[in-house]
Amino acid sequence: MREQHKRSIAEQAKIFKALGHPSRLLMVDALRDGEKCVCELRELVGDDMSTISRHLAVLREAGVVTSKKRGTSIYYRLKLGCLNQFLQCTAAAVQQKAREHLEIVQSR
Amino acid sequence: MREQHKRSIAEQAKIFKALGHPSRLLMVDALRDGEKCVCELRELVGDDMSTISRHLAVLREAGVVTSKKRGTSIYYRLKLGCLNQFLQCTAAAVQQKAREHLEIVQSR
DNA sequence: TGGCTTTTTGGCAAAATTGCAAAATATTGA
DNA sequence: TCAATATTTTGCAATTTTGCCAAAAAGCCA
Repeated sequence: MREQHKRSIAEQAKIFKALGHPSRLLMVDALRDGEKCVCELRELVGDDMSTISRHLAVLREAGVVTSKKRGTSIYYRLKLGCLNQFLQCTAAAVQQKAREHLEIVQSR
Repeated sequence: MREQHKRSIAEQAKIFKALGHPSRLLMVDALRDGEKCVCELRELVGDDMSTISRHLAVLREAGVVTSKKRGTSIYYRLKLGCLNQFLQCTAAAVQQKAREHLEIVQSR
């Protein structure tokens, strides 16, 4: 019972882990407003194509995104819909943290 | 402009990264129903105390949890409230994935 | 004060992640 | 069929993360 739960948590951790890299989160964030081809994502991040491809594989395996070939390119889209909402929350949290940090600095 | 956004995303990635470890996510999940002392979290995870302590430091630095000393122990609680809702989503996603995988296996 | 109990740190070795470059795979058109 | 385009896979070296042990802090109280 508890073991089953631990397994589920471990699986969920993979999702978070996949999202826990700047380049990958940047791509995922970009996918919030619709699918994009690998080439667009590559341009967004700016890394080597092979690096982008690897990152996308991580996201795919974690179930965060899905891909579909259309014409000459492969298009990626967000699969984990609820992420959209949570990203608003993390963005707000980061902003809040920045504000707090600013306060500390100013109060010196 | 875009650089500012990239920085924000990188900061948010730290939150995901902190959550992207089975032991850490297990502890965070346990905190959903109220604060717990380090000793309780240690028992839950089962690792060495020093390992637990380090994991908690990661979560603290990412702003996912906060701690407060009371009596002889230190109590941790969830700081990133919206996580509660998102964890429901990831749990559902993992379940769904398991179902899909089962289907594939059965259809052979 | 001195001795507990709880938590954090330092030091390390093993394991995992990252990113680039080169090679391998499709696909598409000419 | 060949060449060109788009993407993935491999091989590797550098870096980071993990987790344990021992030792150091820190706080509490008899």
